Order: sequence, then C-alpha cells, then structure tokens
Amino acid sequence: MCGRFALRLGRDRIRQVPGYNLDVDEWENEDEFVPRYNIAPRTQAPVIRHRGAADGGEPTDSSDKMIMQTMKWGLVPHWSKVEDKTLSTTNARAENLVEGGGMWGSLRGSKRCVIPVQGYYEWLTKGKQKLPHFTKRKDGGLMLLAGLYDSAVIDGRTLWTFTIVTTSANSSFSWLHDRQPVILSSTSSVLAWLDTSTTPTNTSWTKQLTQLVQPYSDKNVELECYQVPQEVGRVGTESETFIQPIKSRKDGIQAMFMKQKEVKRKREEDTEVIGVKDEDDGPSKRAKTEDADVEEHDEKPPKKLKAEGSSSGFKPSSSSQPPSQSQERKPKPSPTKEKGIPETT
DNA sequence: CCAGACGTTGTT
DNA sequence: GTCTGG
DNA sequence: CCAGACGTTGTT
DNA sequence: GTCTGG
Repeated sequence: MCGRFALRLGRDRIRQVPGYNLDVDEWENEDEFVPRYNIAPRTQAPVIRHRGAADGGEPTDSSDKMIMQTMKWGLVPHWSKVEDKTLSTTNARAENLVEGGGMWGSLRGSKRCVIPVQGYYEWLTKGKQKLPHFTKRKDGGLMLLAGLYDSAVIDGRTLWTFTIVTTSANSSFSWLHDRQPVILSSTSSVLAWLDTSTTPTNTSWTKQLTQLVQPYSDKNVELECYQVPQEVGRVGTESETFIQPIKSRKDGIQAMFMKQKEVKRKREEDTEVIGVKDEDDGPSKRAKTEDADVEEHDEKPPKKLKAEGSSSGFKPSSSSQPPSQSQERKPKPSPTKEKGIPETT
C-alpha cells in the first residue's frame, strides 16, 4: 500500500502546498527532486518537517521553521552502516507506531514529517489482474501524508530517508485495499503531526497523535478514486494520463463505436467518487480551497496506450457497504487495533 | 550470551 | 541503537 | 499467497 | 490443522 505516488507540479507550486495554509521557508536539495507522475520507492521526493528536528531530534513546536527537504523514499535507520535494500521500510504501520516498540520507537517522537503528493496509486486485485487506481483530493489540492524520516551516515555520506505511515483503509476504500496512507487533510492536523514538542521522548505518545493515524474520516475534504492506465505499473514510465481516469480516453474510442452500435449494459464506472460521507450529509458545500491545480505539462502521453484488460466490471458499490465489516457493535478500544475514533480538525 | 533482525506488501 | 531468537 | 514448519536446550 | 516466512 502506498508504494507509488504522483507529484508532478512545478517546484514553486509544490512549495506553496496548495490546499493547506503552511509557511515553508526553504527547500533543501531542491535539485535532487524531479517532479514526476510515477514516483516509486528508492527515489527522491520532498518532505516537509520542522527545521529544529534535524539533528538530535530536539523537540520542535509550531514556532519552528518549516522546511522542505528532498529525501530518499525507504527509511534507512540512523544506526545503519550500510543501506540494506532488503529491508522494506517504504511504509510504517500506524499500529506499530502507536505500540512504540521496534524500529519506529526512536523516530515516532521526534522525526515526524509529511509528504506532499497529488495523489497515490493503489492496485485493485481483481482475479488475476491488478488494476491501478489513483486517489486524490477532489478539490485538486495536494495531499499531505504522514511520514517519518531519519538520517544515516553511509560510507561517510549522510543519507536522508523517509517512510509513509499506513493505517486501516476507511470503509469507503476497503473495496480497493485494506490499507491506506495516513492522510492529514487539514492544516491543523498537519501542524499537530509536525509538532514534536508534545512527544519529547520515545515513550510518550499522545492520544491526539493516535487519533491522527486513524483511518481517514474528514468529511470536509472529499477524495476521489478512479482507474488509471496499466502503464503506471512500470517503474520509470511517465505520462500525464497516469493521474487521469482511463474513462476519458475510452470515451473517444467508444464514441466511434457508438455510431454503429448501441451500448447496452454499461456499468463501467471508472470514476468512482468517494466522499467519506456515510448516509446523509447535509448540504455539503465545500469551501473551495484556494487555487489548486494545474501545472506545466510537457509530457507526451505514450502514443500507444491501448485499452487495458479490464474494460468493464468495476465495483464501486461497496462505497456504502464495506465487504469485510459485518459487525454491528461499535468498535471498542482494543489494545492493538483500531479504536473507532472519528474526526479531527 | 551473541548473532541477527529490526519492515511491509503482496507481480505491477 | 535495541530487541529477539537460538 | 503458498510452501513449509510445527520443538527445546543452551558444555563451554 | 494452523502459523510463519519468504
């Protein structure tokens, strides 16, 4: 989960963090990052953290400067002497963070960061097929994902790395996968996550932080998810179409067919919109967060993107009734698993 | 007691 | 660095 | 997800 | 049969 994401905006645009109200002063190693639609582990990406947390992990609060820094995806702990490529540290499970032991114990209190993305990819397992989907904010703002970072001295060089925190998938997303990255959708939740003055030691972890890593539940920021081209699965490929619904491409082709043939059973939902709305949510008027979109394109889509396998059958239904959840009792706090905590702002 | 793991996901 | 497994 | 283990002691 | 490791 969360093993791929997109961040293809001009650097100036990224610095503004559209969708949030943050003051990011500078960007270290800016040149080491190349905006891309297809960002995979072990490549460089920007993260946002507080300046003071850099070395030693001194507690920092919201008064500290916030900076952006290009780091390598896949956390290499500070005690590593070599870069162990067999260690999977692309993600950090929220459950293990909360427990406090293990590898994350020394980082969770002082090395927290957020990762700006336009959206992330997830592969829906459908029979034998793996169908890539893209999840993003409906309003086009960036998504800030909760992360941890560290620095290690490898061969005399300081290597900065990060990992993305994952949690259980929200019931609206469980049809796609059972895990999701922790999405910090409001400025205040981001500030809370980055403020390490509240957790100065490795052994303290506040209830608020535990709440922040719960499954996504912000009704004020809707997310959408749709299928995208298979080609995104190939590491190293790039196309603007990777963050666009494949539906838009099919339309063109189908339009031709439709002249001759009528389309009958067409349930083809490429664009499932998933708000985190339960049954009813009143008149929801999203406050259009500030400007937030376009970038500069120059990328030419692969010339030959033929419609991939699964053209049809997609199952959005579960948006309302999660597959694997059949309990009626409200979840009660269980030591290791989720505590049904909602909301945060 | 010391060597070895320490992590997550699930083909892409 | 610290915990775990053998 | 499937293959393979599934146990305990700890002398040196 | 069920848990664990890869």
